[in-house]
This record gives sequence, C-alpha cells and structure tokens, in this order.
Amino acid sequence: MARKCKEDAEKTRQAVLESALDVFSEKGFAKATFDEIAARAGFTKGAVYWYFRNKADLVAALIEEYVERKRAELAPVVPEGNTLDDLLNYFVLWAEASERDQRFSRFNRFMSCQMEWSEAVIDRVDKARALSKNHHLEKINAVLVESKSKGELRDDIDIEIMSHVIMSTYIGIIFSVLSKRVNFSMVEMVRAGLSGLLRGLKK
Amino acid sequence: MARKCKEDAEKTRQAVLESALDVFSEKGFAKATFDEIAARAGFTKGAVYWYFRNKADLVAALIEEYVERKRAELAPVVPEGNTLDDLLNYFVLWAEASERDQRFSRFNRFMSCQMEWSEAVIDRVDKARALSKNHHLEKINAVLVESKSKGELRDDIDIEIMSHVIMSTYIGIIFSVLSKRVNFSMVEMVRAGLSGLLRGLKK
DNA sequence: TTTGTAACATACATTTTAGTATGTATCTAT
DNA sequence: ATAGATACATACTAAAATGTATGTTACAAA
Repeated sequence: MARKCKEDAEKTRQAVLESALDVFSEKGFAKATFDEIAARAGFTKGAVYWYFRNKADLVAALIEEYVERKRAELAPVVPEGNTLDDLLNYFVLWAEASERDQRFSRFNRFMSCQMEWSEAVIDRVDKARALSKNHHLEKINAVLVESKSKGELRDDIDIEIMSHVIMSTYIGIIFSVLSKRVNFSMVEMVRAGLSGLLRGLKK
Repeated sequence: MARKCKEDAEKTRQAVLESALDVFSEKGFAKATFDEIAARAGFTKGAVYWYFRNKADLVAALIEEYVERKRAELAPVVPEGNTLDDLLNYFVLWAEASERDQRFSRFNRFMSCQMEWSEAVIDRVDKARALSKNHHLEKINAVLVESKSKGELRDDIDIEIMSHVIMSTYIGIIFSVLSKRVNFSMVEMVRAGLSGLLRGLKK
C-alpha cells in the first residue's frame, strides 16, 4: 500500500494519536512501543515515524491536541460565575466529562504518571500541561478572590496556598479513582471532597 | 574482590536497596537498570542479582522493608487519640517525616507512579502497600466513627466515602508537592488542606 | 501521460538491557 | 589447612526497541 488522499492522511494521523493514547495509558510511557501503536492503528512503524519524529514528539502532540480539544468541548457548559458553588460545579463538570469519555479518563490517568518521562518530553509537555492546569488554577483563584472580597472566607486563609490545596485535592481524587483504589465514582468523590473543603473555608 | 564477612554482606544488601531507591525515584521503574543501581552502590550487577532475582523482587523488597521501617519509626510519636485534631496531627507528622528524610520523600514520589509497573510487581507490592495504606485509612475511619458517635459530624456525611476523600486529599497534596508544581512545603499544604476539609465536616 | 513526491511499508543497523553462566577470592566450618 | 560454600565480578547471550535507510505505490499537477 502507499499513498492516500489528503483526508485519509489526516485520518491516519488521528488514528495513530488515538491508539497512542490507548497504548500509553495501558503500558506507560517507557513500555509503549512504536510497533504496537502503529499495529493497533492498522499501520506499521513507518507511518508513525512519518508523522512524529520520536516518542517525545508523539506524546507532546498527543497532549497538546487532546487538552485543547477537551477544553473547547467543555467551554460552553462551564459555569461562568465565581461563587464557591460555581467552583464545585466546575470540577463536577470535569469529573463528569471524565466519566463519560473513557479516552479522557485514560488520558488523565496517563497524565498523572510523568515520573518516567524523559526530560525532553517534560520540557515539551510542560507548556501544554501548564495551560490546562493554569486554567483550573485561575478559576480557583478567581473564586477565592471574589469570595474573600465578599467577606465569605475565614480571615486566616491564604488564597495562594489554598488554591494549590484545592487543585491538589482534585488531582488526588482523580488519581485515587483512576488507580481503582476506590469503588466510588469520580463525581461522588469530587462532590464530597470539594463541598467539604469549600464549606470549611467559610466563616 | 570477593566475599566479606556476614556483617559486610548485610551492608551490601542495604547499600543496594538504598541506591535502588535513588535510581528508581530518579529514573522511574522502567528506566532504572541493574547496572546503574549496582554501580551507585559501588558494586556490579552480579551483587544485585545475588540478593534479588529480578526487578520485581528488588522493588517489592524495597517497599516492604521501607514501609515497615518508617512505620516502626513513627509509631511512638503518632497520636493515639481519635479526635479530628488528632487526625490532622497524624498527617502532619507523616508530612514532617517526609520533609526531614529526603529518602522517604523520594520513596513517596516513586510510590505514586505505579502505572508503569508490571503486573508481577503490582501483585507482589500490593500486599505490602495495603499495609501502610490501610494503616492510614483505618486511622481516618476510627476518627470519623468516633466523631460521628459524638455527634460532631454533619448528618449527610458518609463515613466510607469521606475516608477515601481524606486519603485522596493527602495523596494529592504529597503528589503535587513532590512533583515540584508547588512552592509550599508539604507540612503547610497538609495543614491547610486537612484543617479546612475537617472543619467542613463539622456541624 | 509522465513525473515528482506524499504516504506509507520493509528491512536493517545499533543500542540497550535483562538475565545467565561462569570465574574467583575469601570466609567459615571441620 | 583444606574443602566447600559464600559473596561477589566478569563475560556472554538473547531479546527488544529505537531510529534509519531504502523500497514501493498511488495521487496530483503539468
């Protein structure tokens, strides 16, 4: 076989990215091979190398495109307000998205294991990851600032550290649920955890 | 060189375990090689294979011994009471231990990335890990049960799910701090996060 | 219709590493 | 003291995977 028309070529690229996500999330970064990624997409290694220089390039592209797609997908339904309740609903929404879309769920699982990644990958990925992470952090910060200005928050609360705490809580819950250490659903856990934490911040 | 007396042999084993922890926590499971582990300990691969059959065996031994040692070390200072404040102090204690002992810190970091591990490792490690994990969970559960019986907790709180939420919060904070995504110390984060969350559970 | 090149497949070369097999010096028991 | 087992070092094998080099076919433009 050989060349196809341009539309088919783009389909190939997407197929490679999808099978790459599957293989990465199943085997981890180090044990994921180009041969298997290609085979699952119905191609050979040559096809993968045609679109991506190496593993770092493949992973970076995967993350960049996937994060951006999910963000665009959820943008219209994300609550625009900045009350504490809006923040809870915000994270519940992301949790629901992860429950609906298995691939997004696997993506999150994969993203939580960067220790094995090489420096080159981390460097390239950090920018993309920072986007989605800062996206959450900015939302949290906006909510805390508004709540504080309204006098809803306890006085001893440091907004900066609490932003990271809330972010960490969300990450920890995702991590626990996706590691299958917990039988509860992500939405249940997020709702219980964040509603409890946010309530504890009020006067 | 060749054989040493029995004390030296045990020292060798410990040296291998320590350098193994270093290498695993730096490179991740897949990229950690027996050659490097041996070299850092001042030996060759032969020494490592003398004490451990393979990677799975090495990692399992590492975890089993390390968890047990840390638990024994902290046992005398862990608060015995089961109030909500005791629970906060309990986790602060573990966080402090991680801050004091760099190796423990690295150990925690390594433990949070099991995705790349092979099934064989996970099977062997799960038993060991269950010990330390249940240790935390049991503490949490005891505290929640006692608080609930005292009527301190809000009525809508499910103890089982909340136990996992608290555990996840702790894991998430450790994870965030050790990934160096946060500039705050582990103790600061744990204190802020858990005190907030626990306060939110009260009536 | 021909020609160049895009879109792959195939074959190979190189590196890396796990695991093994064997060598060897030293301790320990007798 | 000497035989055997211990505690390693060294050398080697085999598998696996990355990356490259080259082949091949169909499309697209002229």
